[in-house]
Amino acid sequence: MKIATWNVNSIKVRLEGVLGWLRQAEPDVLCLQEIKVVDEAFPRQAFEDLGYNVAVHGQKTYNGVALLSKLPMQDVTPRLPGNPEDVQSRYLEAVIGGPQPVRVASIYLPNGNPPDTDKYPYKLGWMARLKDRANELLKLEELLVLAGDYNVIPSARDVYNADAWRGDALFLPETRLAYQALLAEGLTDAFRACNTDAGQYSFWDYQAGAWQKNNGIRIDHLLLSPQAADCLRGAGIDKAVRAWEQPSDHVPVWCELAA
DNA sequence: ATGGCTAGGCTCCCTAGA
Repeated sequence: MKIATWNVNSIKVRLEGVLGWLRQAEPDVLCLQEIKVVDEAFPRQAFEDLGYNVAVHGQKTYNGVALLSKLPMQDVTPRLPGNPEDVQSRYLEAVIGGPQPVRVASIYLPNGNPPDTDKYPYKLGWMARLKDRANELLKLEELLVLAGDYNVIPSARDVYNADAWRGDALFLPETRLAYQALLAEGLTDAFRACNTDAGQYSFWDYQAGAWQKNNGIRIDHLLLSPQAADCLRGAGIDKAVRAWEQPSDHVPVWCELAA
C-alpha cells in the first residue's frame, strides 16, 4: 500500500496538478493539507472519478485536511482530541480497509510563528495533544501512519541554511524536543528509515529563488507505528513536482508498506 | 526573512503562510 501526504496550498488552485500527480504516482492513500475550502466546496467528484473514496474536514480560507483512499474508509474521525475550543481543521483520521487495515491520519500541525505570540503556545499545545493521541493509538498495536505537514524541521540535516531558521517556530529547540517526544512514543520517520542523506527537502519558499537554490526544509513527514514500520518497503519525496506549473510550495512525500 | 511570492477574501489592501 502506497501512502502519500501533500500540503497543496489551496485545492482549488492545485486541482489539476493533484489529479495529474495521482494518475502518475498512483498512491492508494493521499493525505491532503491546506485545502482552504469548506467540505461542500471540495472537488469530491473529480477524485471519485479517479477511483478514490473521499473524506474531508474543511475550513473556509485557512487550514483544512482531507483523505483520498482507493479502499473504503471506516471510523472517519475529524479533530484532534484534547481541546474542544480548538476550531481549526487540522486533523482527520480513518481506518483504511483491506486484509490488513491501516489507520491513517492527515495532519496539519500549526506553524507557530511568530514565536513571541500566542501562536507558539498553540503549536506546542497541539503537539502535546498529538503525542497523547499517538500514545492512545499505539496501544492498539495496529498499522498506523500519521502523515502530514508537521511544520517541524527535525534536525540540521533537514534544512539548507540552518542559521536562517534558528529562531523560527519550525526549528526552535523546544519545537524539536516536542517532536522528539512524539517519536519517543514509538513512531518511526518513514523517510529517514530509508534515506539518511542531508539536503532532502519537502518545502521550498516561493520567494527569493528558494527552489532554484535548493534552499529548502524537510517538514512533511509520515510517522509509522512499529507494526507499520515492520512493513516499510520504501519512502521518497517527489521533488520534481515543485517545478510544475503553478506549484504548491510543498511536494508529495510517500511511503510504501507491504500491507 | 532586513519578507523578494502565493492564496483568499471582509478584494485595490489586509492576513497567513514557513
